[in-house]
Amino acid sequence: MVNWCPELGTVLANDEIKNGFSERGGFPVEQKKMRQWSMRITAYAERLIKDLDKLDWSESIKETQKNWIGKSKGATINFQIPGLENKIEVFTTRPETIFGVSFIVLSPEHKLLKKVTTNKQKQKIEEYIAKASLRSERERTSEVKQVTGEFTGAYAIHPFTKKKLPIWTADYVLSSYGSGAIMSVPCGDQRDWLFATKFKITIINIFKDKDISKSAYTNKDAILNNSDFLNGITTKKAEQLAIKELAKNNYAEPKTQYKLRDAVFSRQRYWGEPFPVYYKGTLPYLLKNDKVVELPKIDNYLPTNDGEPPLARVSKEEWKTDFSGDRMEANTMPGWAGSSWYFLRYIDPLNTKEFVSKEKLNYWKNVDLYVGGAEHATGHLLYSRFWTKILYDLKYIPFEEPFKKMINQGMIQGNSRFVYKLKNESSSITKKHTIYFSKNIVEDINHRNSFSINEFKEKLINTTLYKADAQLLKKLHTQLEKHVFKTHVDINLVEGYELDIKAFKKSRKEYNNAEFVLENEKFKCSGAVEKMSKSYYNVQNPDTLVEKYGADTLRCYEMFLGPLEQHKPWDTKGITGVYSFLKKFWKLFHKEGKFNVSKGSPTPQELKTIHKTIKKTKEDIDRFSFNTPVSSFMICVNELTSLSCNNTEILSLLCIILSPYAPHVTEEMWSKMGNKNSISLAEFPEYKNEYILENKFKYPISFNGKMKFLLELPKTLSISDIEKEVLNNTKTIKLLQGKPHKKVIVVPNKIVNIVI
RNA sequence: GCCCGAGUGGUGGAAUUGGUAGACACGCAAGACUUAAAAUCUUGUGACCAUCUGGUCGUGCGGGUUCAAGUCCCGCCUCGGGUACCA
Repeated sequence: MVNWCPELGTVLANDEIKNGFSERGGFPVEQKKMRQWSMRITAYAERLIKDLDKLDWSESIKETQKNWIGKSKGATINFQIPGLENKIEVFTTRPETIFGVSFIVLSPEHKLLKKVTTNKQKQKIEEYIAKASLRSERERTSEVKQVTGEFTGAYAIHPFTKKKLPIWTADYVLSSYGSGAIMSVPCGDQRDWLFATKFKITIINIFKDKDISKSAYTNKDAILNNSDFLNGITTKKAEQLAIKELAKNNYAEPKTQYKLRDAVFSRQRYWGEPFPVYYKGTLPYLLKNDKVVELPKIDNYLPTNDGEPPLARVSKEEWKTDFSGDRMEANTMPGWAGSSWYFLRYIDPLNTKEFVSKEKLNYWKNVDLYVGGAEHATGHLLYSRFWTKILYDLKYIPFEEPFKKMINQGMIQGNSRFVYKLKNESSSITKKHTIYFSKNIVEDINHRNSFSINEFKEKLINTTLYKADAQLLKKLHTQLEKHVFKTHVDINLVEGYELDIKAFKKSRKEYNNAEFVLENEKFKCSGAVEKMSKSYYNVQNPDTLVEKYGADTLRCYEMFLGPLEQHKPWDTKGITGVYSFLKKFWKLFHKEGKFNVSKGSPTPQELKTIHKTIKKTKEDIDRFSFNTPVSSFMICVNELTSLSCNNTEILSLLCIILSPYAPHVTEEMWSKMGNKNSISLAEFPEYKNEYILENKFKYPISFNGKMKFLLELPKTLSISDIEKEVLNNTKTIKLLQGKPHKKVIVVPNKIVNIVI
């Protein structure tokens, strides 16, 4: 079974589907039987979880991967069916609840379902199977609360009590997980509880002193009851005991189960790496030579009339590859075939002998820092780890993980605008004209009902709706929200929240006859912060900003906005601040518009300013805090401006540390100061502590933890001397008002706290 | 439901190991220059009280630990993201 998307004409991997729709395009996805290549990522499930501990990645991505792999420990237990050789195998994480089992459920796709069903129940079961197969993934996930199922008429035998357990089928049991069958313990599992309650199946309470009349008791801290040899034991201890006892009679064995499925590796597309595989009859063979298989030319990039992939259009002769079979594999590989290991090839892209040379591999090794989006957590970032492990196991590479450290940059969000559009009511007026309502008109009517129908009519005076029939008007007045829908409007047509009606009408043909219900002669839109996307019409084009302020300003501003990892809406309010900072920077190099710098030795003040900034910038960049250096640059330029500094030595250092943020203007100043090489080749300067160090420190003097005043003292002073100085200070005496102090805490070069 | 992350002035944010909360900007206000505007420069700007010196409160809410809490601990609330019939 694969996820088939008819609209895209291809199979999709699990991570490419969101809520039953394709992630790209949002088309419906259905289940289909198809012969496909797939990768046995499930064989690596354990290692993929275990090795997460070695990685310096965000907890949330690690968690997402862990959940996606979905490891659970438990046991498989076999239930016998009288009169049949087959046993029903179930997987459970709670074998200790074996005495609470009151029924067995098979998934509608289970291979034994039809076999066990009695003649009497046959028709009902077949109807249920048909109904379940028609339910799309979408329906199954959106109707979680709905309990459905059917009794097969058959019974299984409880391994210990030998009691008869009715066998049911229900689609809350998934065929693709575990063995596709469960033992139902209604007292300990909420879904089983709901099912048993709905179909009036016995609920056995095996938990001592726990109430299960309203819902199942799902915590694993109870003491067992009604459980034969497990009575009086806590659930945790009982687990192993139950497995042991079951195993004695070959009824059970311990088992670890994963949610992760094998990854489908075929795509019915043209653009993708072709497989080095050909067929003789129905049997596939691997191409023996190591030659690269090239995509053949094709007349049309569409599937064949029989629904075969595009490559099936190509005849044997049209392939550049020599192969001795009947036909080449027509599927191509998915995107992650390349994205899983490209970083290895990037090390050595021109190598024609091997995919990467050993020497280069040993030098570069795996990626030190990966900056990327968290949205790839269960796709690319998992596949890439899997792929790296395969290459490691095959001894092609000396490391098991592709990316040592990862930072997830935040998304820049868009500020969307919406208009309220009247649905096509069955009225001659609304069919001819599209009518839009200003935001507060809709909200006032629906939430506050602040104006009467006559006032409402007043608001319509400039629209064709004014002449509408009384019934329609009444409908709109009482429940406007039901008759309008919110739709995105291009942010370029909106100033703040006010719609530019003229521009809006012009923007599209179908808007030409649009009419607007205004408030205070203006049309207001509503807004929301969401993902920046073309389909939301909230995309900001940086070109106009670059034109107005320059690329350096934009670059600095993007950094200045806030921490790298944080999501935030795009807002250009503060960009002028960064712009004037760069202008001030430029002014340091110029006098009355002419380039003017001085040579000679810098003053101690100037040296202190620049070395302080180098230190701060270096430390901030080292901890990936890219926003805070911009403030330091601003402080530095402000200080150098007030020092009237135009010293080449100082300004050269400033240029280098600023160049990653403002590469253009710094490169220009750098070359004007006479440097032949690009500033991008200059070495990041070392700061010198001797220029920064002070011999005095301004101590904050606090009373009971509250800062009252500052006192400058030499750094060489001992703790007891500091205490003496502080206590003898007139301000201290004044604040103490003769009261005794309990304690004085002195933290050298940090703080003094007097406890009263 | 479960898992992860975040809540600091009017706004974006800073505070790195528990040690001066609000750096640096935006915005706003006043002033200088200008016929005027833009640009630029100067000053002020967390809230409340006070004529000044100053005082009280203040990092989502309620507790706690500590000489000292935005930072640590316990319990909540709100928002954002991920995930979901996984037995």
